[in-house]
This record gives sequence, C-alpha cells and structure tokens, in this order.
Amino acid sequence: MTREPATTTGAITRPTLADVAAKAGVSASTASLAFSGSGPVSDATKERVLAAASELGYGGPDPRARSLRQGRSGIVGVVLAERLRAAFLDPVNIQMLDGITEGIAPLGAGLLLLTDLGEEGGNAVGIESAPVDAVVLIGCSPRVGRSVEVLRRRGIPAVAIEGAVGEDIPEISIDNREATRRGAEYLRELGHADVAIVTLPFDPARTRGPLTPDVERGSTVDTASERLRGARDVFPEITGRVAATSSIEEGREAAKVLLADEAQRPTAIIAQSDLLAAGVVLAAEELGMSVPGDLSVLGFDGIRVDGLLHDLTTLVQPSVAKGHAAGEAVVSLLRGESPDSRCFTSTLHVGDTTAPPRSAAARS
Amino acid sequence: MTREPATTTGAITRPTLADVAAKAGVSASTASLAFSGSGPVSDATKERVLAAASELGYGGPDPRARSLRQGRSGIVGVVLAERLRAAFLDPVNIQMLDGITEGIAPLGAGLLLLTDLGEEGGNAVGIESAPVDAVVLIGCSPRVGRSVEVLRRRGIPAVAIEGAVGEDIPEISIDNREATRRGAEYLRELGHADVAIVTLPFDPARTRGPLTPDVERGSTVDTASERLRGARDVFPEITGRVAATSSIEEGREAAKVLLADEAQRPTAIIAQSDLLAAGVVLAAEELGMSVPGDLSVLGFDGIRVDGLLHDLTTLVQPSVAKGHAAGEAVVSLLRGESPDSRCFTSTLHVGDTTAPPRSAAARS
DNA sequence: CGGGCGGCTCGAATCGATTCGACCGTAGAA
DNA sequence: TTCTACGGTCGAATCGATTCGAGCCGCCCG
Repeated sequence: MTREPATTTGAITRPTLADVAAKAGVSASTASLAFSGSGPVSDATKERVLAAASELGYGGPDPRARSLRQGRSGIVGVVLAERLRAAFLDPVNIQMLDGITEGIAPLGAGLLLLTDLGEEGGNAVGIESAPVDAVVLIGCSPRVGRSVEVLRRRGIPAVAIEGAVGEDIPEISIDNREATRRGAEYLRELGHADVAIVTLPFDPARTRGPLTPDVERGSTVDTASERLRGARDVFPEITGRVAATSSIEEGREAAKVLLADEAQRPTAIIAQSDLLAAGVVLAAEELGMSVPGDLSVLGFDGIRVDGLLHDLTTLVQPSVAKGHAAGEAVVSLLRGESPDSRCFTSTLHVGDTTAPPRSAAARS
Repeated sequence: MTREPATTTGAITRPTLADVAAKAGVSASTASLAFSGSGPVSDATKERVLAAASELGYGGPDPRARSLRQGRSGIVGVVLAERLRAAFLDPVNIQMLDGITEGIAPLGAGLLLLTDLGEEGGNAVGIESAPVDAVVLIGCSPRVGRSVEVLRRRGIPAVAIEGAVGEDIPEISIDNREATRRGAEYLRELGHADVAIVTLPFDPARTRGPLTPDVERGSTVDTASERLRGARDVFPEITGRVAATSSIEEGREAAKVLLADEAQRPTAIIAQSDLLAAGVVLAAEELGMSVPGDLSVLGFDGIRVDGLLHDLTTLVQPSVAKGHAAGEAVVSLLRGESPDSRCFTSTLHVGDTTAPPRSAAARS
C-alpha cells in the first residue's frame, strides 16, 4: 500500500507537499501547517506528517513556491558598483558587507550579491529580477540612478550607502566634503601650496582622464564631487586626474601622468581613496621620489593596503558602522517604518606619507 | 478609457503581467512572450506590450513566480562554515569567493551568502530553504555532513571546497598532507626537533583545547586531520593545541599555552593557517621571544596578514584558483555533467619567520 | 440534556508567471 | 485552385505551497 513518491514515470521528480500529505492521510493544508508550525495542529498529526515526509525523502517546502505565496523571500540584495571581482579587492567593501550582515541579523535574511551592471552584463539575475525583499546600494555608483528607477518600479525598498538618490531612499553617508577639507587643511598647514588630486570616477562610463571643468560639471557621483569640493575649499585651483576605479593600478597610472614633468611636480597629492593613494605612492617611488620627502600623499578610507610599507596619512571612515547602519535601516524599512538618513564622521589619521614640502623644510 | 493599474481599492498593489496584457489588449501568454523574447511575437505587439508596461509602471515579471514555474532561480549559494562576520575576516574566504564569482560568470547567477548554522542560527533563510540552483560548500566545515544531507534531500547539486562529503559531490581540494609535510621537512632541515602545532578545529562543536589522541580520533574535519598527518610524517610525536577557529586571537591564545613553560618551549610551531600563525608570532613576541630567533613559525594559506610585520613562512595555496574551479564545477553540474574532483598544489614560501633553532645555530 | 465554544482539519482560492498545444489566416507551392 | 507550412496569438494547465473561512466533533457548562 506504499505510495510511490513521484509519478509512475520514475523517481526523477522530487516529492511535493501534496505527496507527503497524501501519504500521511491528511490534506495539503494540514501538512503545510505541520511544517510551518504556525497553526493549530495536533501533535499526533504533526508527527505523522513529519514521518511521512522523512520516509518520502521530502526536503521541506519549496522556497520558490513559498516565497511566491508569501510575497517575501527572506533575501536582502547588496548592489555593488562594479564587477564583483573588483569589489572584493577593496577592503572598504568587505568591511561594509561585514557591517551589513551584522545589521540585518535580526532578519535572519540571506545576502545576495549583485552588481549594477545588471542583466546587461550578461547576468541572468540582476537588479531587474532578483527575488529580494530589499536592497542596499553600495558605493559611489554612477549608474545608481538607473538602479533606483528599477527598484522603484518593482516596489522594492532600498537603502543607499554614499549617493543621494531620492527622498524616499534613506542614505548612509559620511562627511566627504568636511573630511577632505580637514585633510587638505592639514596639507596646507604643513606648507603645501602646489597640490594635485586623483579622483574617483565622475560618470557612469567611469571615464579616466584629466580633471576638467567639463568632467566636473557632468558629475553624477556625489562622493567624487563632494570630496573634490572639500579639496577646493582649501586649494581652489586644484586640478589633477580622474581614475576609472578605486584601485592601486589606477592610482599608479594617474600619478605617473601627474608626476611626468619633473619641472612641474606638485608637492602633495590628494587621493580620493586609499587604494588610489597607495598607487600614487608606488608611482612616486618608481620615479625615484621619496615619500613623504619629495611628495606628500593623502588618502581616504583608513584601510590597510596590502603590500604598502607606508602608514598612509588618510581620512578614516567608519566602514563597518556604515554597513551596520544600512542593515538597520533595511530592517526598519521592512517593518514599514521610514528610517532617517545618517551621516558619519571621518577622522584624520596622520601616518608617514605626509611631511612639509622640501621648500618649506629648507626655508625653516 | 485608461485603466487603473491596481484594483479600485488603491495603488497598494503592483501591476501584474495580466494587467499589462489587458491594457495592451493581448493575452497574458503573449505578454509573457513579449517580455522573455523567447517566442514568436510580432514587433508591433511587443512594442504595444512594452508601452503598456511602462505606462502602468510595471517593473517586469516577478522573479518569484518566474522561478517557481521555471524551476530555476539563477542563484548559487555559498555556504560558509561560520558566521558571515567571521568569514569576512579571513582573506582566504574572500579570495575563494572572488574565484567563485569568476567561475560561475557564464551562468550570470547571483551569489547568495549562507552559513551552515542554517535556520538553527535564527536565520529565516538557511541552507534548508534557500532558493538556490546549486551551492558551493566552503571550508573545513565540521557540520558539513548535515548540510550535505539537507541538500541531497532537496535535490540541489553541490560542490565542496575542502571536505570530502560523498561520492556524488565533486570536491575541490589541495594537497594538505603533502604540503604540510614539505613545510615540516623544511623545519627539520633547519634543525628543529622540538616542534609543536596549532590546529584548526576537529569537530562540529569547534572545541578548543589540547591536542589529544581522543580529539584526533573523533575528527570529522579532513583539513585539520590531513595537515596534522603531514606534520606527523616528519615529527611523529608532535602535539599541541586545537584552536576553535582560524583567527589571530585563537592563535595567540593557543601559543600562550604552548609557550607558557619557559623550560619546555618548542623551537618551532606549525600553525594550520596564516591567521593562527600570526597569532603565534604575536604571542611569542609578547612573551619577549624573538621570531625567528627563539621561535620559528610556519603558517598555511599564503595570505597577507594585516598588521603583521613579518613575512610569514607559509604554504601558499591557490585560493582564487580553488574558487574558480568550484565555480566551473557548478556550471558543469547545472549542465547535467559530472565534473571531476580536483586537487591543487601548494608551494612553500620561505619568509622571515623561520630560522635554525638557537641550539643548532650555536653548534654550527 | 441541549446549546455553545474551542480545537483541529479540510477545500478551495490564490500568488504571478510560463508553456504546451490548439487555432487561424495567409502566403507560397504544386 | 487547393493543400501545406508557418508565423502569430490565445486558453488553459501548471509550478508548489500558504491561507482564509467553513465545517466537524467532543467537551464543558448551564
């Protein structure tokens, strides 16, 4: 009298809740209740259902069906601004991820990693079609606008880390402008006047090149713009190069250009991220310059850069805390509340990559 | 004649494909085809559907419904052995994640981060109920057995990195025993005879403590056992401490015990991971010992440890390549093939944490 | 002894899309 | 001119579970 789990065609198909219910001699609804435990089911029945399930090798309710019915998937998406590979290379991202997992812990939700390249990038599951209950948009993403539009249409609540994208989306940010200004002021106090900058990209295409007024005007990335403004607050005439992404290699390339002409070398370079700063330091040393003797370098982030022997002077931002706050905001959103945006403060860490310029040192 | 997207009760509900179809004056099936683009639909019709969709603010097919019907979700799960927070702290994990994303790129699938604590850990979505098409089990996980059982019942294909778990599950591993033996031999050649070891945990409970025959016998973790065997191949009598996890702090605690008795200090310590090794180095230095002068330390992994001034002598394993291979195996599995297990080779990197013991140095 | 109240179970509708087979009209071929 | 083939569209079944309201039965209380 033992019923076969699957149809007579073979054991290709997995048993369903209906099979289990049949075997246990109850209705599908009761079986469901027995599993979710959320309804009144007698212990005897529950046991019978569970027994039938284990006999049939039933692996529990199908999450796809369940989430369709319930309208929730128990998954929170994290949208990174770049290819996942690149994102893993920057410790800041890892730290924020870390903070996010901590922040959404009360949800017990899974974390789905996505990129804003979405399905264009050949991905089957992008932000356009991921079974997520909410998302966290991470980082200086130039194309964040498109992502937000998609999310809004899909009715998925979102939180943004760095990048104001709409009144209805809470934003977790830091004092980009103030912080950079503090760093720049520190450079000025050391006596630097001839300062250049290496920035993060300003547009969705992540165009690399010289920092021109055109580029600045076309900016869609707050992080880059704000940090640039902070620098301008102290060095109004500052100019430099735009990197395509936050990486050591990009910093190196940018610095090579900035330092190419020996006659016109700046005495200090402000980099908009620690990875870029590390690249600048490397480039300078490759050119035979000493850091901080011939060139001071200021970074941003406060991460430890692999393989860099220096202790970067940098603006330390609380990455983990940012992630944590974003996670909490997600929890709050899913509760139906409207969490406020938050802005964290960065602090200047003085390392060994900054010093008075030679001229000033000579003068004193 | 404009139809409202939602019901008359308000705009609370999002429009569905049916709404769009109705508005465009076609059937739901046709609308579906227009979106997926997989069937023959006239351009005119398709355009009409798309127009209706955008007018209604339709955000595309619901991924939950789609995946229920299709039986696929486009998501690959990654099961970490510990709390996500802990996993992010070990660069080896990050590197493997990195490799995996690269390996599954042809799938265009999303990456869902899970832990093997599953729903016990208070998680709503654990390995028992995650909408994944396949999973990669990462790392020395003692409770991998349970996870595998769950997956098998659910009929979800899996690939394991480190940890043989069943014939039907391809495994990506490294030459743990051989590699450790090579490292141990190197220590012996330097003249070390009194060597201790700090191992990874041997059981699901991650019990910390002395390395006893009991613990070894009860081992359910191949990585720890194999590496221990490799050490025994050279130092049959070796003993030491079992750490609860791979972290600097655990290494430090273990080393404190091993080095407590000044009269019986080993001249070298083999650590089963670089993080543990880093902890050992720190502990030694805190005790006023010099590394490698008073104590040689051998690690495993080949990562760069934040904040450690030494260049660890270690066995460098190809983490990214492992992840990549695992990703490729997943792709292969989903194609219905049966990928083979793979075993990578580690290489000994001689850094500055190993040297001949004082006694040998004195003798020579 | 009868009405009422709970506790347990069941049926049926529903979530939102995909897909298979049928159907229809037209164009090209015989 | 008639038959075939095919592009295009539609209906209806299906994926697998959850959930709401209704029904049944036994027990308690009046």
